[in-house]
Amino acid sequence: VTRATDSMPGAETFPVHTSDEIDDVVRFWRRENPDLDANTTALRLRLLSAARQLERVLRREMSVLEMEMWELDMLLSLRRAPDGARRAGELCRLARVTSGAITNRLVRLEERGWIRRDVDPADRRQVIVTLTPAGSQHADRIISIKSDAETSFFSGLPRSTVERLNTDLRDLLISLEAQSDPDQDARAAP
Amino acid sequence: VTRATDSMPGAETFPVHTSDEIDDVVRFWRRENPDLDANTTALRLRLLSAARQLERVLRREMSVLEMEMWELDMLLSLRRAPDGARRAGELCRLARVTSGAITNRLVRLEERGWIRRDVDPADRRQVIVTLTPAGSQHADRIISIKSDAETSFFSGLPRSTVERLNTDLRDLLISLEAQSDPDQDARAAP
DNA sequence: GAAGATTGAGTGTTCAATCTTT
DNA sequence: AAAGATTGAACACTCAATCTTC
Repeated sequence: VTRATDSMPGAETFPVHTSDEIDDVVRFWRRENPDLDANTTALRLRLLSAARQLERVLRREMSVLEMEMWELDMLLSLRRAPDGARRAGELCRLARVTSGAITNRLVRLEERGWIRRDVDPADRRQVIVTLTPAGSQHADRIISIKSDAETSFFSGLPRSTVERLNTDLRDLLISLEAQSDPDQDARAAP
Repeated sequence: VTRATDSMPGAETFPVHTSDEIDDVVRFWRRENPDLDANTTALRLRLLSAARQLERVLRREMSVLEMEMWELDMLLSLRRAPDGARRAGELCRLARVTSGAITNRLVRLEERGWIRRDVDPADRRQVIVTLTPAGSQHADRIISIKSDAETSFFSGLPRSTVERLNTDLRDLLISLEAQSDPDQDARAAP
């Protein structure tokens, strides 16, 4: 088997893994610890594996375009905002990273001159992030670059599968929001 | 509510994000740059968001059990092997990380006394990783711990969705294997 | 020269502690 | 006391270079 769809150079009939290694894991777990829901273990492994590989591929392809993925996402988040401004906390939730990560990103974007940080006069604990004119231009430039990176990553999948994955993962993310509403960061024991 | 199994209408009412923020991103992209396949952009965002959150939740829950996820996965990979041994390269492909990451993990596991690294006498470039008796015990102990972490992460999803995600992601991983066969690491220009 | 593993530098995240404002 | 943002340390990964072996 081994999906010999196209002519691969190293056509040495790969003896190992074929990703259904993970199915083996499931079978093993199910035998050793029947209490456990092995399906969710498999899903964890697949989700993390796919994400790691995606991140690696993306980083490679973006680096030749002289941009980084997080930068693209941040600028676009701001560019999409009605008035080109968002609060820092919003950006945390959007990108699903901790506030520390966002601060880090904001520092770098500010150094590059693409955003400005101002204290919210209404609630001085919050920070309002605004796209500078230069940042706005840069965002537009970035948008116009057609990066095939992610498209080619998923190109092995039929369109219907891509759509189904989208729907299912959206459901997952929505369900997570309901679950882990309370925290996100900050967990101090006084 | 929100159960938008299909097309997802404008259904405002949600004050913030609700993860269908990502659908907004799609609409925005599609308007700004129609050349781009916005569906794959959405899928990238969702895949990475879900993975990041999963990783964070898992780390938290595992830390109270005094173990790390990568450790569990590595020990189980070895435990599952017919003779309790695997080559380092195999472990790279299994975990979908670069060889540098595997070396790093192996160093730490060796320090803890749970594995041994030996040169393969048949091909002295390769390293054979073996579970020590202590490591084997530790793996068994770990297996017996019932960690609900991942199960609860996906608990908001109906069983059928979990299964569908599993098959779709498996297809993705298989397709990726076919694609990126040549490299994985090592990319030198002489 | 190519393949497998290792090293060290660089990157980007989480986490816990801290500061300010409410 | 709680919420939002920042800081710095710890962590774990990728990447490019290197070494050894084939």
